[in-house]
Amino acid sequence: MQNFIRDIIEADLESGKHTTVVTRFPPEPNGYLHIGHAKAICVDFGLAQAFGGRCHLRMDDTNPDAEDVEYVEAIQRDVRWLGFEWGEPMYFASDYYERLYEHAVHLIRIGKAYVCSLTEDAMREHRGSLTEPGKPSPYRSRSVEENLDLFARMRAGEFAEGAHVVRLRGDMAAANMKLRDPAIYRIKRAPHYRTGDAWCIYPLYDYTHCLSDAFEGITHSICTLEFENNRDLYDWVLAQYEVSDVASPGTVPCRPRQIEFARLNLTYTMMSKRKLLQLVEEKRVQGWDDPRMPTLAGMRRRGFTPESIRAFCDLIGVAKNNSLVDVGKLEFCIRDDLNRRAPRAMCVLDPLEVELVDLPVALSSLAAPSFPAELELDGTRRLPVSERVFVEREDFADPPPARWHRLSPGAVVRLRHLGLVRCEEVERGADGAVQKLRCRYLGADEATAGTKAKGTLHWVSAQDALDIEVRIYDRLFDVEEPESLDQLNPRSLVVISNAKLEPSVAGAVAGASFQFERHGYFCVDPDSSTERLVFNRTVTLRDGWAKEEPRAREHDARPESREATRPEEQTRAPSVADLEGPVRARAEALVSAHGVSEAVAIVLASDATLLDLVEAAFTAGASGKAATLVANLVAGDLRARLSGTRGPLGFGGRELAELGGLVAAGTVTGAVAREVLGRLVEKGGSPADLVRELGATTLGQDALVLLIDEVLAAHPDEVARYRAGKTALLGFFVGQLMRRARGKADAKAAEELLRERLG
RNA sequence: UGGGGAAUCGUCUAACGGCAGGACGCAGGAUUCUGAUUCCUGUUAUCUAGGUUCGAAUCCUAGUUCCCCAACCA
Repeated sequence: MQNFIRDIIEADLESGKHTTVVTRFPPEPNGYLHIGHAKAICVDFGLAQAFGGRCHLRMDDTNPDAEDVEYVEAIQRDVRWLGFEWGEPMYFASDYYERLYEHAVHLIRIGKAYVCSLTEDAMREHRGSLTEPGKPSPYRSRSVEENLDLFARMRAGEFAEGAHVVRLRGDMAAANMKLRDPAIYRIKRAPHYRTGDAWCIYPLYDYTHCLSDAFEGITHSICTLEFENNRDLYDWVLAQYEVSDVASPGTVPCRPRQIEFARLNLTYTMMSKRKLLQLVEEKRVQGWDDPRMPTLAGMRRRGFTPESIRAFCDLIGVAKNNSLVDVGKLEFCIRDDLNRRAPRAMCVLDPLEVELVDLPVALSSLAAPSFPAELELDGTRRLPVSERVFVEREDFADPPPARWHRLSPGAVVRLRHLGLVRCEEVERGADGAVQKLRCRYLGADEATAGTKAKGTLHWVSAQDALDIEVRIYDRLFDVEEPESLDQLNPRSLVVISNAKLEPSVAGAVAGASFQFERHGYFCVDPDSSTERLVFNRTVTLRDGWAKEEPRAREHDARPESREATRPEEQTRAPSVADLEGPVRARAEALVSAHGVSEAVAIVLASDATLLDLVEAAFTAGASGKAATLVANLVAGDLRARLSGTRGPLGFGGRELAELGGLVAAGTVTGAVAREVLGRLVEKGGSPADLVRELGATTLGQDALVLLIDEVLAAHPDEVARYRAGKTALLGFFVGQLMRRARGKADAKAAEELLRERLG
């Protein structure tokens, strides 16, 4: 699968910037991994795999308050389960504490960090706001010696929490708030789950992460969009160190590049770690591995396979758009996977007793394939048969709605694998509720039964059925984009304690998946015991009837929809008359004297350098068509090429005028002119010489015809499609021609000829 | 009132300035002992307005909408 990160890596490999690829997946062990992390894992590990590189697993554990070994172990389990190997060793930011400390000392030594003793509130005030610059901390000017001493004493535990922090000496006026002297070390008297009481100062993310990446030789540090603002800081910190293989507090082994992509959002799913923790802590769910949780542990328990999750991650792609993925795509992936691996079984969730009359006595059991024939998978199981069976209560209706394929008085249906039956009697209780059906067995197939069945129903033999518990899970939240825990779906779990399952499934182990035919995919929950199986519903089958039912029930149409009328927002095209000051006159002259469009004139008017340049070209002789051409070229192409860095230009009005003249005279095409302009920007020179060098004068008629023949010969399929009516291909042919001609063909003439040729 | 990002079918995602493609969904149809699966067929999109160009999703200008940034979290 192609995405923009792959493009970047491919370019880096091609250019020789890198010869191998090293990525990393850096979770903080303060919670369980969820489906959003799965996307990140697939990106990080997947990219490394695709390029034959490595992907490190690193615990980003710099905050002792929230982190725990339980989470470390869960993370390892989940990454492995998803199907990725990180090899040796596993990395921990906490392993770098000493080295990070020394690297911070280096920053202090070179005057790029200082100890600040402002309170947290005071620091916030000094930081300014999004629109106002910050003020420097009064402690910013402490001497290197004092800073060194203070930092050492912070480490030694001489100060209370909050008394001091170490900050970078960034830029308090920076538009990017991250650069306004961010803190990199704080005092925290909390034991760390790995380093115990060894430290009472802990490094912060922006400082730790980039250095950890660099220590490990990470080439591409891939993270999510919300870190875009942190990238400047990431680069800033690394820039304070020499790149060298010699490990020292002033060096770093490499300069990784941070690349951001959009994190996963899923409909009906809460992805915030904080909120998930809250669900667990407030016991709104039964734990991190509750099958309703979007955690990998929960999804595993629910019956998702690692393959299905990886397929999902492939399906949704990697880009920078903030997107909200329909959870239906996930469901598609798990159905698609389980269809091929889950053996079929019959399970009645809401039993309705049926007495079968005329059942042949010899028919005490039958063999049924575990998979439908078209899957071509082996396996059979035995289905016991008896005169009392259970069918699904909702498979009987009286009266039946339109297009009903199931049981109703007098209806003939097939009992899967067993044969056809006709419903002949309905027993009702005093309240009118159906208690029992009596159906006549008609034969094993339509031929022997002498009639056709509308539908096929699942069933189980009453005396042989296993009593099981089934947990019917539905989405945890009611709304597409849940924001609060008030939006929990009260019916996210429905427990059915008296479901009837065919006996062949007895002995299934926890985690095993089955398709309960016509219901969905279910897997054995670890809560199962030898006496009683417990199943989780992973996902339903696609249900065509569920979609059709409402329509069948209500013939009364409900048409009438008024489409939304979009309020017309009309933006008026700007005019040179809106300009002010002396540029207005100059812009007006462009329009009136040189045939330049207002839009182009306005662009030029906004940039003094460009305006001067164009006017210089006029002075140098560009007039008429050439003048317009020059103005357009400068406002469009040149502006684009110059955006960002702009040094002195290696050419001026004279060259532009010359170029414009060449085009106006028909000596070169517009495409070539743009090409020449590019060269002019790069290394200057004379347009006429450049054109000569490039051999770029416009092709004559004969050459053009020759090329057209080549193009048509090279693309017979397209020619056929064009002649079949796909005239949009004309542009394609012109494009092919231009490529072959390297821009030297007169497109207008070519189009004309092409049209003739193609008839 | 700053800075950084992003806008393409209902959804997700592609397209050196040259055929707007794929997947999911949806709608029809075929096959079917799961109203499943499978297989056809169809459906629908370049945020707006200008400009440049033979040709713009792509380049330029202006605008609109959405996301992120002011933890001693990551």
